[in-house]
Amino acid sequence: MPHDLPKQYDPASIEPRWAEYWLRERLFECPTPGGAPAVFNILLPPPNVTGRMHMGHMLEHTISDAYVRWQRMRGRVALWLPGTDHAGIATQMLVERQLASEGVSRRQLGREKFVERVWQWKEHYGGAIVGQMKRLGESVDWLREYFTMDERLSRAVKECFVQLWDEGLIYRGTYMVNWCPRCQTAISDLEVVHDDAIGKLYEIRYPVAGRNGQFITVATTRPETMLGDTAVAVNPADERYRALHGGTILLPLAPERRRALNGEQVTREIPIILDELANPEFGTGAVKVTPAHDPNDYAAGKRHNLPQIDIFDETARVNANGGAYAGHDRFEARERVLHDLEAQGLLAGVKDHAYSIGKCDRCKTIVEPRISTQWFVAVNRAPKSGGATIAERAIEVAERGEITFVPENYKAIYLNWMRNIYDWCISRQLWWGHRIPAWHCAKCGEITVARETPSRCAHCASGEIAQDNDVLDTWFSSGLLPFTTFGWPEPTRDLKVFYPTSLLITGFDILFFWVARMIMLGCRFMAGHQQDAAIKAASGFGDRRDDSVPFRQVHIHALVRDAERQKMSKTKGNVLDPTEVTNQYGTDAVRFTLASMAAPGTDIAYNEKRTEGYRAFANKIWNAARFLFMNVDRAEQAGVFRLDQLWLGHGGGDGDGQPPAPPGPPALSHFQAAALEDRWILSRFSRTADQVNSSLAEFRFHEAAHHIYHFFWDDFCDWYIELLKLRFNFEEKPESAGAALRNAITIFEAALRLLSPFMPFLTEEIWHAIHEGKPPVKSIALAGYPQADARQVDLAAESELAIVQDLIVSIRNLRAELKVEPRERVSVRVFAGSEIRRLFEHNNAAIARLANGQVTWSEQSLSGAPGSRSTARFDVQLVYERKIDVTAERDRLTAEVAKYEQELGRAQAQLGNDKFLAKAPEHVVAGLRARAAELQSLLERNRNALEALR
RNA sequence: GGGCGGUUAGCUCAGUUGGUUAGAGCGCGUGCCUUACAAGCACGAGGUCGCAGGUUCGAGCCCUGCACUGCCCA
Repeated sequence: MPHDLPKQYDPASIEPRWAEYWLRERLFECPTPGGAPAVFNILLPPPNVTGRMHMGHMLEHTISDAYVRWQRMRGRVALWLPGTDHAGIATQMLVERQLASEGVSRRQLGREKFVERVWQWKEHYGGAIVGQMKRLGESVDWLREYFTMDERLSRAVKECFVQLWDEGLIYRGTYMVNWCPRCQTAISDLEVVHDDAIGKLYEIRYPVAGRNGQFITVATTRPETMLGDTAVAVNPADERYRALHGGTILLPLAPERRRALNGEQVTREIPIILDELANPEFGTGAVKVTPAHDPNDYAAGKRHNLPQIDIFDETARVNANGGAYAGHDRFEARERVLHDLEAQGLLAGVKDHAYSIGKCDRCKTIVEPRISTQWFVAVNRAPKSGGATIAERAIEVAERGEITFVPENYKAIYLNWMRNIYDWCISRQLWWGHRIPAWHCAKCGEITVARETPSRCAHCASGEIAQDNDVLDTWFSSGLLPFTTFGWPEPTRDLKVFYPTSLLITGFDILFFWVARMIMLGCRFMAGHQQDAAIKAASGFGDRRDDSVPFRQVHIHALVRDAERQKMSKTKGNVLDPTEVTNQYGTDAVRFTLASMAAPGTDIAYNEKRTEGYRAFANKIWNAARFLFMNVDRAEQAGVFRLDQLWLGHGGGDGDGQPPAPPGPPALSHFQAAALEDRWILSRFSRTADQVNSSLAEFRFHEAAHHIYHFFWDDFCDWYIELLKLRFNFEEKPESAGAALRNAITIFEAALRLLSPFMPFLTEEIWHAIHEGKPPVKSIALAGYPQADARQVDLAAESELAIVQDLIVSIRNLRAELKVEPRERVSVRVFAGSEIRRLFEHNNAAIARLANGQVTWSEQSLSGAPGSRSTARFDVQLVYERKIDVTAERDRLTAEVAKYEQELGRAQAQLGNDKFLAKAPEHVVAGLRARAAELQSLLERNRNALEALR
């Protein structure tokens, strides 16, 4: 990189270059390590193969990448494992749509051809997000990239299914499930989303049998389902209906399938049952019971042994059981039923009714509760070989802290869900996915579950067997990934090293879908597994006892909303495309925005203004580099400095040239703390490194980002560089100027490493330039991460410089108030104690330059003098003929005095309180005393000043 | 109905076991093209921490109630 950089940072011109470089050099591949290194590994929540990156991914990937890069730089063997998910329904829908445009249906094509077609689609268009990740420079191990339908992973899925079946933890049965008539498949409870809706509550009069003219009025939101009614329920305690107990009603509209002997249609006669299902408070207190189309009615039907009449086909059109209504869609059927009821005078009333309606998560079609035969995981049943249930284990590991949650409250949410969990419907009536490894025998009707395609029924040895048509829920296979990606069921070295994974970073929207399922399945299949003990200890998990868990920690990140806190959605049109934002502001700026807003537990209201601000931050660093290079050129011309020499002959220390980082404290060995500002910046840097490391350890990304931002901009640029400008005098003071430049570059280089996990592109570019294209390692991402060093902390330097800053700011402040032209050098009188005076004398040049003032000394207090300011440690007066604005100054001083009086009053009250003195810790009391003295002095001086204005 | 949260500056948000003066970014006002950066520099204004009680020497933080509000689940 040449030293004459463009004035503005242009991310577009450098980012693709480094993204390609990282890939080409295969920097982030992580072969299975030997020995017993400290390991950090994390599984990328696999994006759908159909998906493109959205802001949620961007956040997830940003904090994951920052975290992994941090771990890598601090010396961990770091593995971030990527892959994509076959996404059963989503992918099948997409290819079906494609086929539809060609006028072909999936069924016309046939299963085999269709699946082939999906594979073709996947090869051509699938995984766009992978390309996006590569462009964004995410530090994943691409060599280990997987797809959930890969042969190896599919074998493992079969293995898991067989094992669960053998343990009696998978069963097949006929139950009421959530059915999507559009997708024509069962879906799990979790895939149903509930929307609030305003519907109608219809009151229908059912004639009571044998009592001419008497009716019982039922209330329902779904009148069309009356075609499948097999009872009417009233509450046993409801006195209004006591007379009807034991009676029956004649169901209107619904034809009985049998006919009377004379050929006339017979109306179905159904019982009035007594059941808690009927709530006397709701509607009319009487409800129709449709066991085949409502979960509550289904349960009531079981209790009363009612027949189940399924009136819909798989597309939710009325079937032959619906008599005259057959062939109509459920909503058409509703209209017709209502029309006919009305015509017969049976519609007693219609009321508005607010209720919650279940829709398919995928296609938003209203779900139809439907009785069908499905496969389930028995989460609350003990395995045949004994031991805890799947749910019990999943509860236990969270309760005992074998898995920890960040933020912690997700533990309660997780446990609450897991304690109320029902069996998990895992079969889907799809063609794209892992086909269930079960075969049905035509002869004996038994099921054969097997790893390899069997040729005969395991029960009767018949050859007439056919594989089950269903595929597994996508979440079933993704729930296995933490171990199947490492080679399970083979006893691999990868499993010993990398299982359990160190961390999972994901969104709360898949806490139950995926996180909970991984825990259930991981604890089941990896029971008894033991991670390599030395690696476990080295990695910081020596205190954990259970190695069957899929991850040691879960970090749940926030949701990214738009600037108005609205959820981003296509229908609202407020979706931000990360590609566009990164093109506009640079990947680093977007990353930094997300990281700096990623406070645990709070949703992110993404505001492009922030990104604009962090692009400015990137530009600031760019220009700091530009400035340093300018001075390197000057120094090299003056023959006092050689950048390429700077990095030679300094082995060890702070990761210079030695990846991975040594565990001990860094030395910053090129740094020579000559002046106050040197000691100060070194101390600030060390404390910043400390804060950043501990913030990251606790997933407080926003805090880490803030510390780095503050250090770079405020400490390094605004103060340190400005102070060094005085010393960059390469012609006249070559030696000290060279030392100053060396310090600046040394600190800058270390700070770049501190920033690198957040802004990998910018830091990589500048870092290579600093090393004259001959860096000690191939990438800043492989250099050591700065660690705090107590020896570098210099609190005296920090407080001394703070006083100098205070003087400079006071002078600037007075200049602004007196409206002194910025160029005009002013004379400044200062009164201070001898120690402070010595400090100012030593830093006279800095004060002169940064405040543009010439300091002279006063032997007496200046408080009350015109154009003066007082602090606890000094008075300063600007000698300037212009009059101050007396009214404004009086207002200011009055406010100051009032503020100090109030605070001092509070402090004195506390200090006069014996209980406070007795109970408060010593440092608090001492601190308050010091503050009170300071306030006393401030108050006096400001009162003097105010007095002088009268 | 069950569970989990939130209410702090104009806006979006930090504020880690209670402890001295509640912070940031953006926005706002004033003045500056000061030889790294106008994507910049300097200075400044702006908050009775939702309301009412309580615990405590001390509460933005803990407890109780209320108001408003968000999410998840049924």
